[in-house]
Amino acid sequence: MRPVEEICDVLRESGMKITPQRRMIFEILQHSDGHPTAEEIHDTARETMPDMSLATVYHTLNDLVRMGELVELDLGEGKSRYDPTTDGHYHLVCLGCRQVVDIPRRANPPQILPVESRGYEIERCDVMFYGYCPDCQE
Amino acid sequence: MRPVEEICDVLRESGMKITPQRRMIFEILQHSDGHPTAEEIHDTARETMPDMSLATVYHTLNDLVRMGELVELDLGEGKSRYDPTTDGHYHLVCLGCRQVVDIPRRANPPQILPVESRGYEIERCDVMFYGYCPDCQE
DNA sequence: ATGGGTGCAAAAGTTTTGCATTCCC
DNA sequence: GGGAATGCAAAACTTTTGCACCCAT
Repeated sequence: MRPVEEICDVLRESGMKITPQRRMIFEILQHSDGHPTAEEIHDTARETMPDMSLATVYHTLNDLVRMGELVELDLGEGKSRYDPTTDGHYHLVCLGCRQVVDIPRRANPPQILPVESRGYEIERCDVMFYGYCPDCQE
Repeated sequence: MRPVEEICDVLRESGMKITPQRRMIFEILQHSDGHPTAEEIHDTARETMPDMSLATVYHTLNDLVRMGELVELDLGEGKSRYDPTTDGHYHLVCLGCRQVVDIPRRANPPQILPVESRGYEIERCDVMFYGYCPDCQE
């Protein structure tokens, strides 16, 4: 995800407006170390903006995902997580506590042969490792 | 996913019962070419078993996932898909129509270094390519 | 006969939507 | 001023759960 001001420029160019709510959500995403859910972002935002609506959070997140500035992660929890680091790194997920760890992408990321891609225009590749963290191994 | 009779043997061994509903769900999964959702499985089942409950479908799918006979796929649609082919093949998903294509796993699947795995016990690795199918490219 | 399974309906949880009001440009 | 964004509540959806009845074993 690019710096807040760059994101704002892109928004303005496409006729969208910069509101305090949006700016706050951008900041929260950029300073988050993890992979927050919409609700976590909402909770953080309400610490300084108690009236912010969860619907506003979802609207803004959906916009960022549509713009390609944010990656929506589905870890099988029944809810989405949002990852502001869009460089294609791998994810390691604990099947017990659902903690997520970032793993740098290897030099040779997976690829598919042209004959396999069936005419698809490939946009990105997600690699997820599932396992049990030290605390969740029995 | 193993043949229906093998699955039934495993169920019996662990004290679970073989019901006509379960057998039907097993058959539907094995004859499905795609990656059906719970609702699609339910619809198919009701063609011959009109009283089957959606709760029964979910119960059975959850059992199979717990047993490792079925993989639950989360493609970011807000609902799960179920994949009876558990060999670790890759998936190619259309961001437009959400069609899913299976891709054979490459000879050199992604791995992470011991130092990167933070003491996790890795169970499996999912690789997903996202893009646009020929019909959804504009 | 007994314990697990089924079906139904309600509940739980996440995400979307409709609408009146607010406010950025 | 005009159109987009917000906040609220209700709606839409998927999945889970509680419970009475049923049925494999």
